[in-house]
Amino acid sequence: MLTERQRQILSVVVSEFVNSAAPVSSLGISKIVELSVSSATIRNELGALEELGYITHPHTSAGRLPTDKGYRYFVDHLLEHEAISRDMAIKVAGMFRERVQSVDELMRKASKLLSSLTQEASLIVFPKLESQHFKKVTLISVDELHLVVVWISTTGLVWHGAIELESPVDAEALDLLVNFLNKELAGLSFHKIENFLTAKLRERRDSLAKLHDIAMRVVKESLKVSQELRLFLDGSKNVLEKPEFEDAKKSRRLFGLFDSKKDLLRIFDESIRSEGLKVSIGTESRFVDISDCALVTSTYQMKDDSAGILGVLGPKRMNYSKVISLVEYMAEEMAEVLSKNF
Amino acid sequence: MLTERQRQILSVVVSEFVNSAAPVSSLGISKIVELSVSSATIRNELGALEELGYITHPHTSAGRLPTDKGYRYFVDHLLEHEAISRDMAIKVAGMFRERVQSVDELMRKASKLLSSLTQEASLIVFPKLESQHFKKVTLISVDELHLVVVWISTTGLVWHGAIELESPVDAEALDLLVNFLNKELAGLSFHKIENFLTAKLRERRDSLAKLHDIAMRVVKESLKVSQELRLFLDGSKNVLEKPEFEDAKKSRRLFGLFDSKKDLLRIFDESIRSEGLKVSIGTESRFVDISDCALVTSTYQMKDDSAGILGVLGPKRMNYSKVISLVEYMAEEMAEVLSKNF
DNA sequence: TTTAGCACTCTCGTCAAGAGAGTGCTAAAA
DNA sequence: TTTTAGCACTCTCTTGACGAGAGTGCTAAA
Repeated sequence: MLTERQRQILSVVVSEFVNSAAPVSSLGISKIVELSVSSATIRNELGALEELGYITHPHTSAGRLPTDKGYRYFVDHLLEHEAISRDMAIKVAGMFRERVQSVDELMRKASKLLSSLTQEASLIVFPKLESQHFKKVTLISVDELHLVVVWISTTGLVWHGAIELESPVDAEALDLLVNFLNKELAGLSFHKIENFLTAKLRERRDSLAKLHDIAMRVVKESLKVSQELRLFLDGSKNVLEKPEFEDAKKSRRLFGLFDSKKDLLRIFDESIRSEGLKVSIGTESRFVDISDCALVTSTYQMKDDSAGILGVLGPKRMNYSKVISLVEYMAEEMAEVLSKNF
Repeated sequence: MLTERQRQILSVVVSEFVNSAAPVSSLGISKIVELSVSSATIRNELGALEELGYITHPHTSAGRLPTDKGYRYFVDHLLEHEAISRDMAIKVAGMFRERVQSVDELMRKASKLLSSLTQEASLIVFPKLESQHFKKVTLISVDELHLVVVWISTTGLVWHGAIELESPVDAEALDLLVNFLNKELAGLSFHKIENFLTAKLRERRDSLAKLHDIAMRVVKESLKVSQELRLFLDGSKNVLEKPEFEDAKKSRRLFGLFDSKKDLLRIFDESIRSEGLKVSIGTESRFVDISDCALVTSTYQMKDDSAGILGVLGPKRMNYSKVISLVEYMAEEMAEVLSKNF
């Protein structure tokens, strides 16, 4: 559809605007692009590109800047798919080699690095609990009436909850319960556990019966906990410092989003449907809060085929090439480290 | 020092400014205050108060607003120390009665409630690990080479870390280690554990010797984890939406603070030195980032005498009476719930 | 000691003017 | 047919001027 020259010009408009945050003029383009044509010719082409909806005008006598459609064309057709820079790759790989205490810590660090390398906001979402599989449960008796329940998934995620008992339960009975749970639940997906256990306990009429209530509470209560913790956000400051968010209204809307993990989770959850890399620009997302932003995400697969999401949120005016290569690389590394170490 | 009338006027200046965010004029004061004096008289008094440093002028022909010193006087001498409103007390008490899975969850909820009731930012800081005391440790073997370590303090805080082993260790040896740790560390303060264990292990030349390395790693590595997690922040959005932070510069400085848990922690850690309630206004704090803010904090005591901090951060223009009574009440309730349930 | 009166100061919004940037169109050149 | 030079036109941004409005500070009288 676009001529080669139009593509070149669109490319310059996008990359110049990404750098300068200011609309780019025909004269400016004619100086940069290696076409030896005058600014008047460029102006004609710009007019055509605008007609086609790829670029726009803030006002009559201003330069051009890309529309969402323009950014989309740029990302889909004009971006040379560069490999990640050597420098960034080293930093990422180095970070993943460091020893960590838990998946939580790993993700926190990864998220920090991702935002500092891109200078945008970064976000890492845990795989959903429902798609994880049971590996082991441990009951720790703290005192007569208090139990701590520790859950471990096959992918190595660990979390804990607590149960308050109505009356003391002896250690043997707890052992019995733990063994029973570990045997029966092995490999089960977490979202099936509750129903499965209800059915299983109904069958038994032996010594386990009196533990029925406790077993159910262990599952019902302590499994719910970690849902809210599923998300690490870092570098939101980076984004709010960009010139497009100098406007108080825009910055507040975005800030409200950063303040609400629930909303963030909803936005990022969209990305889990498609495997692999996804770029969402402006109003392409159905969430109005990020209509001034672009979102580059990738799923990272765990060895049990559940998947989490990691990605970058910034203004549409972002360095797509750099961000995409980094997000892709990080998702790969993350998947590898998780399947190796946990 | 101040005459009764001056105190009345200062009080009106503070409370009017808190409500309206606009400098208050002599005419306005004369309408509100029950003194039947003219605005000219008020003006004379305002002049005197300004001379004394309690209020100031944005420019010659503007109304007055309180200085830090003025707020301080207001908080120390003019505030009627009201009890918490019945409505708020019910909400707080209700929240603390709900069943929770962990101290984490409790604090997250408390923090949410605190910010929503005050419409400021709220912050809850965990008691320092160093001031907590050892209750129990559990080692969970995930697979041949991976251990999950669960720590529980006497106040019921729970956290976990993970250790990767160089070579497999049999279950009996681990049992031995766990029993040893639980016996030897009982009641010890966490910051003494590492040195204590080093000394203790040196004495022993028996079967435990070969577990020396693992024991030390358990303590050294997995104890470090939770330091970063010690803080719950909520409602930062509330503060950034106040008119004083409409200015992009100010809002960014504050936003940077909210984005950095490390800095927040440093600021709040100041408050732990003094037991009980503390109000810090503007430049009274040595942290420039909050020189436009006021901080109302209280320590909450745990049953082992360690203490955490909870508090509210907002513009100096805040409803001190309401915030103070709420923070006090919440600290009491928090201490009570923690000592009862965990 | 209080008050009325008034000059004075500062902000804020509006308006006009001029500079600057960049476009869009036209007509000529290639 | 495509490209280009030239130029009028449009819009923003800054500056300065101006008046209205708000509120003070001072003075002199009550």
